[in-house]
Order: sequence, then structure tokens, then C-alpha cells
Amino acid sequence: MKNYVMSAEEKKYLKGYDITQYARPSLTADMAVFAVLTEGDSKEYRKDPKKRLGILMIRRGTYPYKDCYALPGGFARENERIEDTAFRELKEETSVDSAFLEPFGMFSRPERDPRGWIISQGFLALVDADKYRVRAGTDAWEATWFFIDVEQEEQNKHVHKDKAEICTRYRLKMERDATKLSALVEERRTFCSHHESVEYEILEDDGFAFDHAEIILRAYLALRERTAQSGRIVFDLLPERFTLYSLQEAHEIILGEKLLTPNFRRKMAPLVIETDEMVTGPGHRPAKLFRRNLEAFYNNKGE
Amino acid sequence: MKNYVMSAEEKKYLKGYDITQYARPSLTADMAVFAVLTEGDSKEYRKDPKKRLGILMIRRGTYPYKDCYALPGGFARENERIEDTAFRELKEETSVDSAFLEPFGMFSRPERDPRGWIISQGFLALVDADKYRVRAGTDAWEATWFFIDVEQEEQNKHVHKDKAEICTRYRLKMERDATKLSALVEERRTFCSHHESVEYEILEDDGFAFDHAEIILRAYLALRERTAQSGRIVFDLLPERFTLYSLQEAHEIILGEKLLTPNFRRKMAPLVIETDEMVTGPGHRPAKLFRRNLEAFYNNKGE
DNA sequence: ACAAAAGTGTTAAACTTACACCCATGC
DNA sequence: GCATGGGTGTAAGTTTAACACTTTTGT
Repeated sequence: MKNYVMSAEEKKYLKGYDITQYARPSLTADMAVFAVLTEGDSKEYRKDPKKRLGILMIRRGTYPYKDCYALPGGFARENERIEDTAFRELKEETSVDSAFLEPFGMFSRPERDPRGWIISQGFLALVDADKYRVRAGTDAWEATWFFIDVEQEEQNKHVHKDKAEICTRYRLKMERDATKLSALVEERRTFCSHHESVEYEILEDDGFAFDHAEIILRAYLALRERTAQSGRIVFDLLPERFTLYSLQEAHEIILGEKLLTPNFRRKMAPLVIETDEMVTGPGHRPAKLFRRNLEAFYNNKGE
Repeated sequence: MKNYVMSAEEKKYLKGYDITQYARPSLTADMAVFAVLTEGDSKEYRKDPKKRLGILMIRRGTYPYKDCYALPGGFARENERIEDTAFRELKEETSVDSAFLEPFGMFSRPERDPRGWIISQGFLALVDADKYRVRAGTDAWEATWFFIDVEQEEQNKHVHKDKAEICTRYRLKMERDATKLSALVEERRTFCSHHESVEYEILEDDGFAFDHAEIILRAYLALRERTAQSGRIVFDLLPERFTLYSLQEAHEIILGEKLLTPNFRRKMAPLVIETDEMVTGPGHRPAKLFRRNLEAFYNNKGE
């Protein structure tokens, strides 16, 4: 209920207002949908199958960037918010109707789309891979999981008196069966007269559509940062009931480092509730299943 | 240097591509420019003048929302990124050419602008108030500082079995001389089958244009959160040389609570370098001036 | 003298880190 | 038996929070 009441004069003004007087961009939402995937079956009888981080990609059936791989996404409609666009597209493409979905960046470089001025809001989405069903690939639609790996290749620091520039190069590698995609993206962090700014540039690109190599990298970095900060978003990659080890595995995959189990469990303790269900693994002791402690979440416990 | 090479067929396709086939929104950048302002002069001979958080507003000279107050901002141009739009507008309106500037949210609610489909990228900007010069107010332009206060009015928790909703109402009060603006904004945090989502709704609005009451509130909350997390952005509100007390004051103003000086100093110690300059205040011991330790910033010390 | 702000030291509590150790299972 | 993951305890180190206290200045 807003107190503002429109005058007759204002209504008249609005009627005469021509919105096309300014150039307008097309608006899209692109989603980086992450999941924890199982890589093949465990050959060794005792070992659990290896898990890796996966991201959902679509093979483009039309120009531009025909046969390249792009993030799932689509154009915004006039009567929805951009969040609704993302949610609608996610549902259409993954049949998942409940997922973590959060904007992480706006991409508006003039040259990013050869069709013209098209800007994109990037969304970070996390789903439980088991819950997700792949939509059968039609012509234009072939949504598939890729394994994703990001490595920091090198870092250069140029420091002057009142200015510093930190350049970091990230190698982005993705694969699915025999299909391999690769890109090299440079992050430039500039500290000039004590203000920080960040820019990204795609240096090499093999197989990605548009500027999606950059979007994917930034989505990955956002995921990693959010995980390092609070770890609460990692739950969205798991089913409702999970073992503490699978939670730890997810953390390790995202952070790219091994964690110490006892410490990890202490940290997670306030965020989970023990259930009386158990799950058995091959060749080792059965594990308790846990579920989230919703209360801790909304009370911001264990930040 | 991208490896992708365009085929003749693709070029042909692009020539025939009609970008107007999808409805397009207009795109604007709106900036919440914050600064620490001095409220009047200190009457009491010993006391330093009181400082408050200020935000830059523009009085609208044209419809819609004529005579209401809006955030500075403007339409994006076709050959710039949205960050460039923000920077250009900030420069035009404040003459500041170096400032902290960071996107914090996209606003795309269908009804947000009576002129039609106009979406806005919100930017958080921090400037040193002393460096800033107010542009003389022309007809359409009257940029002025408002004091801003945000209070949490009430909080309701509705908890069901697998769903929780936390509603928080924020009272936004702004003032400049005799002009007072006020709004009540509700934040609804929903935890549904363990996914979190946030929505905002303007419940009362007195004097703000468009949905700017919501944008301002969210900018303020973003500023507060960033400050609580790392405190590094607060430096952008200060001149290059500053006293530790003024830094603490800025923190206190943003966080809305008193901090303990010894602890605060220990925390800031790695981020600052002592200079040999001093500054004298009325009726108390002179203070050392400090400057930032750039190195600590880009090495991510003292997170 | 004295109030205001500048600045230092000291302690207990809380959290993090690293490591050592035992348990249960299927082959 | 034994490798693998499940699970607990404990001690050292670091960080945070709270408080007490001294210094310097202009009126």
C-alpha cells in the first residue's frame, strides 16, 4: 500500500511517454546449475565411487555458437521478475521445482552476444543430482552434466606506489564422455588510490558459447566463496537425508582441499539433526543419516 | 583472443536476426551513494560534532513521481557495461571520479515503474563526503544529502513443520532540514523444504519515487553486512589519511552499535599504517593519522 | 581541574587446528 | 585380517570479548 496517488496530469504525461525513446537491451537469465555427480562406479570393492562437481550445459542447436555449449537460460518476459525467469527456465529444463537459486552477477559487456545488445543476469543454482531428471534432448535442447574443474594457473602482482594489480589466470576444464571444453580466464583485481575493482577477460575459449566461460568461472568462484564463508549452501546439493561424510565430500569438492573430519563435524553439529535411519556402504561401518536443523538456519547459528 | 571463428552461414543468420522479436526492458543503474556526514557544528566546546550516515538523493522535477525523491541514476547506453553506466552517472552527479562502486541487486518487479518495463541494477557507492562537491541544482537536478536511519520495527516467525517464514519490518527514515521521508519495508525470508528465499515489500511509502525505498533499504542492509563481514569497505568512506577513531565512528554508524576501542584497534592494526602526521581536536589529545596498508588489502589479510 | 578522546595492557572464554585413537563392515 | 569409511577425544594455539587503566589536550 503506497501512499502515492497519481494526479490526472501525471496520468496524461504517462500516456504520452514513449518508452522506445531510449535504446533497450534484451534481457536473459543464465543459470549455472551445479550438482555433485558420481564418476562411474567404484571398481575397487571397498571404495566408494569418486564424486565430482558437475554443471548443467546445453548444446546449442542454432546459431550463433551452433554446436557450442551454453548455460541453460532464456529471455525474460515482460510480466515477471528476473528471478521468476530463472525459476521458470530451471523448471523447464531440469524439472526441479525447488532449488537454491541466487543471482551472482550481471553480464553486460557490449560485445558479448553477436546478435546485439543482450545482457544477462547470472544465477547460481544448486540441485541434488538424484532428484533431477534430465529432459530428453530435443533438437535445440540437449541438457547434459559436465564435470567441471578449475585450476589457478598463475598469479602476477604488479605493485606501484599507489596502485596494485593482481592478475590471476584460471584454467576452466569441463568434460563429458569424450567431449572436452576448455578456457582460460584472467581475473584482474585493481587497487587504485585505494579502491578495489575486478575485471575478467577470456583469453582462450574452446567450445563455450558467448561469454559463458567467464560466467561459469564467476559462478564457480561465487560458489566457492559462499561455501568457505558459511557452508550452509552446500546442503542444497544433497538430498534431505544425508550422511556427514557426504556433506564433507561436497565441501571438499567445492573447496578443492581435504578437511579434517573431527573438526568438520564439530562445525556442522549445530546445523544438523540426527535421525534414527542408517545407511550401509560397501566394506565399512554403516553411517547415520542426518537432516538439516532448520531452526539453526533461520536463527543464523553457526555463521 | 577467442578461438571461435564465425562461418559465412552464421554471419548470414545473424544478419537476418531480429532482436525486436522479444519484448525488451529499459535498463537503468541506480546508485545508493553513502557518506559519513557531520551533523551541524559541535555546540559543546569539547565534544566532536556528531556524525551520521548520509545518502545522496535527487528531487524529481518531472513526472512520474514529480517532487518525490529518487536515487541518482540513469539509463544504460548501448555501448557500455552497466558498471560503466553507474560510473558515468556517479561522475556526472557527484564529480567524484574514484569511489567504491559495487552492484548489490537487480530490481525488476513488473509494477515498479509506471512508465513501463524498466529494470534497474542497484549499486552501492561509498564516497568521502569532503571530497565530494554538490552539483548546483538545476531544474531536474537537485542532488542533496539526506541523513538516513533504519530501525528494525518488529519480527514475526511463523514456523510450520517443514517451512519457516521470518518477517522483519524495517522503518526507513530520511531527513534533510525540514524535509522528511519515511517508509516501511517488510523483508520475508522463507525457508521452504530447506531452501531459502527472500522477498521485500513496501508497506508504507512517504516521499520516495518508484520502489526506491526498497532499493535504499537493501543497499543499507548490504552495506551493513559487508561492514560486519570484513570492515574493509569502510575505508572508502574516509579520506586517505584518517584517525583510528574516525574509522571506528564510521563502523559504529553503519553497524548501529558501540564498539570497544582496544579490540577494534587490534582488528584494524594489520590494515593500516601509521604516518607521522597528527591532527588536533578541541579539548583532547591529538591523534595520529593513519593510511591504508594496501598490501594487506590485496593479500586478503585480516578478513 | 576536568571532560573528551587517544591509546595500552591483561585476562578469561571461545573457537580453531592438528593429531591420536577406536569402531563396524564386507570381502 | 584389513582397508575403508564412521566416529570420538584431547591438548596446543589462536582469536575474541570485556574490562581496567594511563595519557594528552583546550578551556
